[in-house]
Amino acid sequence: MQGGPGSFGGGGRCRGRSALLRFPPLVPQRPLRLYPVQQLEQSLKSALSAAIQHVFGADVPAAQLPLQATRKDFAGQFTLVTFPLTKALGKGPEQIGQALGEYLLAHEPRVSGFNVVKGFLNLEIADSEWVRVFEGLRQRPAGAPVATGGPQRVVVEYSSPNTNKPLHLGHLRNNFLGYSVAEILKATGAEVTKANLVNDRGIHICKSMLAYQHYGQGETPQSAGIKGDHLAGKYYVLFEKHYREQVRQLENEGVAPDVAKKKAPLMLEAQDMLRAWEAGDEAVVSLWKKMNGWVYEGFDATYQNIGVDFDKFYYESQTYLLGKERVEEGLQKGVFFKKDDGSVWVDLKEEGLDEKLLLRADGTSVYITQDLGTAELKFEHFGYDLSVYVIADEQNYHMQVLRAVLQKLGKPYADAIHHLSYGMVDLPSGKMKSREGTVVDADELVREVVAAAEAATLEKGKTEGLSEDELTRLYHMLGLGALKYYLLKVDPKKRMLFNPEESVKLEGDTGPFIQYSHARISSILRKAAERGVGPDGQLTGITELQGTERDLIQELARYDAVVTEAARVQSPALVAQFAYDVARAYNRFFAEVPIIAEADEIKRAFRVALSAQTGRALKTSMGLLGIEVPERM
RNA sequence: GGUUGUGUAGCUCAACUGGAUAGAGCAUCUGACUACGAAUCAGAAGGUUUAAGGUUCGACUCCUUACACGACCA
Repeated sequence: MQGGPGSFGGGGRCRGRSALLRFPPLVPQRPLRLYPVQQLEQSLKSALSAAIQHVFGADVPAAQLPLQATRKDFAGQFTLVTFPLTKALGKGPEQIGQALGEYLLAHEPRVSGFNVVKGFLNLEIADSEWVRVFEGLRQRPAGAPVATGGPQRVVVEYSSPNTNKPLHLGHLRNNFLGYSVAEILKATGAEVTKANLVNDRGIHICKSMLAYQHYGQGETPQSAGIKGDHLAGKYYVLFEKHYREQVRQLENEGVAPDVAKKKAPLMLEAQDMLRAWEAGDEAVVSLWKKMNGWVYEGFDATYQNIGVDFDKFYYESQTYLLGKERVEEGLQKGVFFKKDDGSVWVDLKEEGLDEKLLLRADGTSVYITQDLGTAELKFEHFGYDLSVYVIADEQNYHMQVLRAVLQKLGKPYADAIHHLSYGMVDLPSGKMKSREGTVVDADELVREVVAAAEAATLEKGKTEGLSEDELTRLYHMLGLGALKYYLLKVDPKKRMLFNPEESVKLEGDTGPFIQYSHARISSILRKAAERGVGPDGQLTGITELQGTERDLIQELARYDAVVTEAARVQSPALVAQFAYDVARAYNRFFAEVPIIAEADEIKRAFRVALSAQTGRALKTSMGLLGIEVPERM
């Protein structure tokens, strides 16, 4: 059973393996623009390479030098690990570090000091260099893409709900991930299409329809005062309830359990209905349209409320026929085969997989059938060089099969397919199970986090002067900020625990902490502006930095590397970590040095500029997560 | 049974892909609001990285084997 009531991956299309499905290689098509820190790093490597040449007469290319960020407990900002050089240079690690450090200090003006600890050469970079890095950062136009040489045309498919029940917590992880990954890829300059493949056909929706026919009495979302997706869900639950009663009754009459499940009248009726639907039965199709229409209205409201969007909708009902054509094509090409009962299979044993059913004996399609059609349509429409599928890890196997099947068919877009496989969301009480009523409804959860944000904000009492509308917007921003950050800060591939109490926390490693930092910066900037200090002052007089200023600049400078890596591995968690690190570095800076209270005008202007740049960085990086940041809170 | 993922502080998560004394947050304890927002900051305590082997200058990371939990395939 796929996509049954017990699975909560989120992608309601509920489907599966991804170690083999890799991001296309990052081959720069054109020379990449280097950003200030990268320039600094490169020139340091070159200088080190030259130093090795001069001091030891050995040739070690700059690219091979393992230069890394210095750990916080040591002086310096860049560290060369000298262990790997000992063989080539015939000296001990400390000796090498000492000699190279001395040479650089004498010949490389950017290096202002060094220290050697065992096999580590820590280089201290002149403050003027960091000021230059900062200047480079603030000169960047807002929204300028990070050039990575990665994919140019991308489709990100996410959400992909079943139309028989409303969205739940698992879908939220899916939706936030999909939206965020799409935004991150956009930030690398890719043209990204957000796609939603709606699973609008199949036995699941027939169950809702059937229950509605039996028990609905003409109810509508308007008459019942229930959101359309919840109404469909209500009838799905009713179906399950009555169906189980029938099964139990049959079992009591002595029918074997597995037979009872298949022979229960409601199940037979649902299957009849599915066949009628495929045959185009007018009454069935009309009911189907009506109920799906209700569901879409409900989904739209939820999507809007949680701030995700789509550029393109696909409907399984419109792609499965094309999929069937591809199955036929495979048969003709001889890469698929037909069993005696008429069912169509593909043999993937050579690929390390198994035999896989592509079309049932009665000619009806299975999940993978329509996937073949959808992949082709997406390629026709958008010519992608990367096609991301945000689907829970329970579908790993299916996604591997999909790719392998497309490869068998010789489709040029097969290799561009990438499964962004994410782990399930568990509750403190264990797995979400519909039968036990432990499923966390998305709409209700959002209401709760917003209410929690409101309560917390009222308690702090810092929002006087804001209008009702502004307050409503703020609570929503904060509640969703907490929820999104909570779900996105964890590595997607890991199964995660959702603790409702922690998800609305606003201290520590949380969305509101970062939003607060932004609000605080905004406050500083407002006050600075009142005193005539803008964010764009000249930095020429700055020659020395405070430790917290240097640390902050270093954090800010990581942006390009973070976005590049986050796009490569498709992990918003890296961006979340970045935003948190920046906020923390700023708060430390804020606590230790005066900004507008600084007497020295040059320093004051610099610190205001630093604050402004930090605010921008927070806003952009949180934006990549789909989280807004307030001016006040 | 086969394939596969995960296992790190009491709890939730990191660790730049093989580098230094494994880092954050929560919870616990201590300190800081008459300088700009305390939803903050500073500090303390908390670890045999599931276990045992192996590879090497160096292992949370790579390779065996075992254990635990999850997912998928029959």
